Amino acid sequence: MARTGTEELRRRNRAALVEQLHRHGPQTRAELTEALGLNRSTIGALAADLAESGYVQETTGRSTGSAGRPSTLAECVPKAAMVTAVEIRVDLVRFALVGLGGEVLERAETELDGDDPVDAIAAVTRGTARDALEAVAAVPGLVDAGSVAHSTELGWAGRDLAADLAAATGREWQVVDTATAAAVGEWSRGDAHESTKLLYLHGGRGLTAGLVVDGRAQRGGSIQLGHIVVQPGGRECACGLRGCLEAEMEVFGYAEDIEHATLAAGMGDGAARDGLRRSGEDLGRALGAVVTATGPDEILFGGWLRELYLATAAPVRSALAETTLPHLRSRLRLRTPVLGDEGALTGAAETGFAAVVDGMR
Amino acid sequence: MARTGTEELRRRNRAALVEQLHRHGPQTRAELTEALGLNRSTIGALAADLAESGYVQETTGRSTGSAGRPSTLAECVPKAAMVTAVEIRVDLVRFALVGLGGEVLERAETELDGDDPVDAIAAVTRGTARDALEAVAAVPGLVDAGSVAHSTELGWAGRDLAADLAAATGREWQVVDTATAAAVGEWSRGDAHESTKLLYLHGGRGLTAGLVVDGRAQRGGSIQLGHIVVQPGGRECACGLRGCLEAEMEVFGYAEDIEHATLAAGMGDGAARDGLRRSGEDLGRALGAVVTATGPDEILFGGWLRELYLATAAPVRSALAETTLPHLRSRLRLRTPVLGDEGALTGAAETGFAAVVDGMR
DNA sequence: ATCATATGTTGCAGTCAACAACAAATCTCG
DNA sequence: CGAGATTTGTTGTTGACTGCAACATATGAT
Repeated sequence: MARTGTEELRRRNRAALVEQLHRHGPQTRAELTEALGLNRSTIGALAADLAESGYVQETTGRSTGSAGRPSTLAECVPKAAMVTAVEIRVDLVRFALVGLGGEVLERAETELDGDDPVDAIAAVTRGTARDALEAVAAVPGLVDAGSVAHSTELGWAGRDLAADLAAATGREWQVVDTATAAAVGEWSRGDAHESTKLLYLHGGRGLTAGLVVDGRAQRGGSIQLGHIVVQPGGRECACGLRGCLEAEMEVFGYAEDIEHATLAAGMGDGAARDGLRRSGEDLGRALGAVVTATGPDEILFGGWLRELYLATAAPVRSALAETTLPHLRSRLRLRTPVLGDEGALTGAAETGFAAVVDGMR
Repeated sequence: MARTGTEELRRRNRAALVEQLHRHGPQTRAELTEALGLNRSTIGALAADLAESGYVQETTGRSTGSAGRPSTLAECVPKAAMVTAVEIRVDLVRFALVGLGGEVLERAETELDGDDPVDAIAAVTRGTARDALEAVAAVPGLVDAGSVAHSTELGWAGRDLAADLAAATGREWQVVDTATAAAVGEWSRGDAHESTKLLYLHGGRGLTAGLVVDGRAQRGGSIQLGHIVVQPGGRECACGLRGCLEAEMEVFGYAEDIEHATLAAGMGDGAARDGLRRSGEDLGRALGAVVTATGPDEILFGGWLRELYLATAAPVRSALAETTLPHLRSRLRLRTPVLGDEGALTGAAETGFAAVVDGMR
């Protein structure tokens, strides 16, 4: 495998074509010529090349309704490159085997009942682990170089998850944090493709955030939103600090809590209403710091933060308004994700495909 | 100019060679062969090509002391590509004309006395504006797409500085914020080259921060450190918010203030000592939020924050320890910059050269 | 049925980088 | 002091890739 020379050009173009098809679905050769800015003949050669190596399938003649010879349609062959994606939660593990182009080929979910997630993953990926080119695990917490430095939810600190998974399954794993994975998912397969700096907030047992800049996960990604200190010297947090957002909001922790509180507040329960409002304000203040520090143009409220945001949009916005400069707010959209709780799994898969495509270059 | 094809390969290699020489100084062809991973003959062709177009000068035979034919030394020709760099401060404008390779060819400084910086820049760059391939202005504040969205120091809001500079000088300008420029400078020409995520704090009339990730300025860069809210509902700030770091620390604003306070504290002035300690704690708390949100591995205290940090390292560190997770702290180095107050100007120039090299690709 | 239109296909030309053989310049060791 | 070892520049050749232009093909429009 030559690392330089004209062959590199070919590799890059091949990778670009595969990426294009993976991201934007089946396309005619004419569209590919336009999209990649290459010559017709070059696209023809590339497509033939990729068809021979099995990545791409070409189906003839699709009548467009306009004049001219119909263009041949190229599309990904899902089984040509598969990615194993896994999402670890407190009480369950979700698994998907995704094919090139994004089609989900297999899918499973395992309740943990106190088992180690690594064992559950090893069991569920047993049949497919070797077939997948990449394997990616999304885990809630602070991830650094494959290792989980800190996870409130799982009670882990400094666990080398990539190594444990490798030992249990006999293959390499990439580890990302749930929020960053979800951000990647929403950007690539969701509704946030126009965002140049996307901040995804994930509410699970803990609160984390992930940033996607120009479509790529921010290096050293995960933001421990739950451990932004909103009340200096406030309540003691499990992490050892004081006044963390997580500690101050500890009355909540699940979507159901929010729904109960919202229901109670609607029925005139003043304490519930105040609790919701205060939580919204705390969240808005923590966000203020994150927005000032990172300057996103879009924020998605995921996990149970979705419910909290929908119930408390006004206090969130006003607290945000009190803690960020007008210009940063003016270009900022606040929304909820469109992939629901599939975002992290989708994003984990897309992270894998990014590695696959990079590996072709 | 073909955008694809084999010529692109050549362009990329040419650019890589120039970048290598610009960043690491004169090198032998043998070293270039090693660094770029290309063949000897290819390097020879590239060097000849670049020598002919005037970017590179080759001087023969440098005896290394070891066996073998002495390698020819290649070095940048400064005048082959010049960059105009300008730093705007509250009361003065600094200018440098920098040649390829980093040599400063001209330099000037103009006191403003209330004049518009744009006029001063137009005057000082009159002779050289057309000769420079790129022109970059560093300005303290929140910069977005060439426009200064907010600057406490200069009292600007929404000023399209790039357009104003273009109108006054008859050429295009790139606008960056001072802190990000200084971060780029410290990374490329300073001491922080090993940092993968460098956070530079700039203390001028306002407080800003800039982030350099893997050697590249963070997109949408500047962080308004001074407007991180450290005391919700605290003192009113000029920006309209309450409890901003800048407002809470308003007793300071210049290095001399710190020196006076340090002197007074040393002579037993309890109020001065308390003020310093409180400022250090406020800074540490604001930093806690920024560190949690961005996860740097190195922080440089620039401008008068250098003096504050040197005087109050202990409270800064302890406040930081109270507001960030241990893992984020453990890999974090706190230091002061090595380029002094030259960092921003250096970084502005390097930003220009990055554009020059990108333009060659 | 014929022409216009859009697209795939084929052969050719230009360019590039790797390779290998050779030339040049220095050091080392006897 | 000289021969071999060593490192590096140079040259000619080769294989590969993309762009281009001419041609072939398949459709719609008249």
